[in-house]
Amino acid sequence: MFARILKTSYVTLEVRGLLTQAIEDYLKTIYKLQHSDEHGGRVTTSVIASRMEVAAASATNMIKKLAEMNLLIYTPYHGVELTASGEKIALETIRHHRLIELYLSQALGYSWDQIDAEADRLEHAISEEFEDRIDEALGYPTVGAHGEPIPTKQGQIDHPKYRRLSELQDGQSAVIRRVSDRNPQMLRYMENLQLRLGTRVEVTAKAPFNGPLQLKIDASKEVSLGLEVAGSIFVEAD
Amino acid sequence: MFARILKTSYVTLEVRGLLTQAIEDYLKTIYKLQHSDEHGGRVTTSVIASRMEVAAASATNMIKKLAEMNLLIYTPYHGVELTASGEKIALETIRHHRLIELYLSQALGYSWDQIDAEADRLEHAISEEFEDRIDEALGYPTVGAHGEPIPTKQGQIDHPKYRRLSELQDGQSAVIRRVSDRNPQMLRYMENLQLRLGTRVEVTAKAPFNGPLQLKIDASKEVSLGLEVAGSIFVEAD
DNA sequence: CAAAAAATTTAGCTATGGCTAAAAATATGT
DNA sequence: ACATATTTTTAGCCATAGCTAAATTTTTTG
Repeated sequence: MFARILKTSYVTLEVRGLLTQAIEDYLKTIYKLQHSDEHGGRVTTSVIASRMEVAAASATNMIKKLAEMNLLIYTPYHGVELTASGEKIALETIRHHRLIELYLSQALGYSWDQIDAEADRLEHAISEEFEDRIDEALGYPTVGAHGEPIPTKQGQIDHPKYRRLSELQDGQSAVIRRVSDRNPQMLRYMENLQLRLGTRVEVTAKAPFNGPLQLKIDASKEVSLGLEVAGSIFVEAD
Repeated sequence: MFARILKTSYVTLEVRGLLTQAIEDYLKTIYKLQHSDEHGGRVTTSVIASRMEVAAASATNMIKKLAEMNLLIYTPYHGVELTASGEKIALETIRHHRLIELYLSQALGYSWDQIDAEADRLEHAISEEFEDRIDEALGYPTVGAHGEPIPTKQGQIDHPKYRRLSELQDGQSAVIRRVSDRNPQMLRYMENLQLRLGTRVEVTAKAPFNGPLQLKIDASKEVSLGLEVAGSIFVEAD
């Protein structure tokens, strides 16, 4: 392996072969937590630990290590924040992941529910060469298989704000732009319903008391959709 | 990861997530050493250590561990021999490696000298699903990018015996069937000379005292080839 | 065949990245 | 505000898989 040179705002930091799989996984997870609206900005040890499915003590250890490597700022008992170099590595890992996912579905015919697990392993194994070649093969995509933005090679990314399908009012129509990739079974369910990126949906009825919503898919099929699923689908309303 | 069940001649052996990358690498290396004619059948600690580029003591440790797992038979101070289960895992790893290599060169345009290093990392990261899909995409190939046989999913493989180009006599003609993948620089050299699988070559002259041989490539271009390179090219003579 | 050389193994160390249990710090409820 | 609950950290353990140095076994050679 080659040395990776990370040019950050003020320092040029060298991170050699010391970028292990575990480090990349933690940085990726922390980045995603920082940019999710669920946790009010504070990314704590327990949240990281639960997402990584490790014990809290294990997370503390790794966080301390990452802080020593200047990949994040750690305020004990309060949480972490990625530094510029930490974020850069996170975005490289996320780029790998999303390019691989898209390649698996486009070029190898994988279904929505299979790509995440495969990409989780491959993202740490591929070279820059591989990244570049699948990027080219895919036509330099900017959006991943589940609709997530793909960071550029330079680490640029934007976070378009879509609404959840569950938030739409009765009668509203919208186009699916992104789906959560957290639950493979749910992804399979969506795929079976033909709920894909670009699919037009219309809420034809909404049951009260957090009941299911009635959905017209692609102006034809009509289904009843639970709020958990509807909350995992992000749409662009007209 | 799932449990892998290995059905061997007499026992059904369970090897769960305990198949680490290191284990797969050792088994692959040992298998290749057992089937190479260079070491007179005896696969010793030092040979394994030097191929794996680790210290002899490290190899001893791993060998003991593999013996405990019944993946090989270990006679201290004398060498190792793979068991049926050890060979099965070795062949699965080799199958992964060779399918990936072929996929990289056929589908992603990699050159001969780049595929080995990339496959060395990917071979441990891919799923059965991935294996099956690239196998299908490649049309169920039986021969890898450098001409090596690809083991079947059931672990069958045959070892065709080709002659080295360096052994041919003056005037003999042959077709290239396999090249050694040990030295990327040499592979790049061969590729530049258009020495590919299927290429017809004719020895037009042989210098004495282990001197170079004169080679006519594809009945056109003529080059002088050193014995080290000629010894790394395996041919089927007419 | 004995002494030297080479190969191999053992002993003991390192780093990574998990874990549990106990201690300490922070947050919460009455 | 203070006792209790929750979160976080510390302490100490485990396995993997490398390493060097020393001891041992095997091989070679004079």
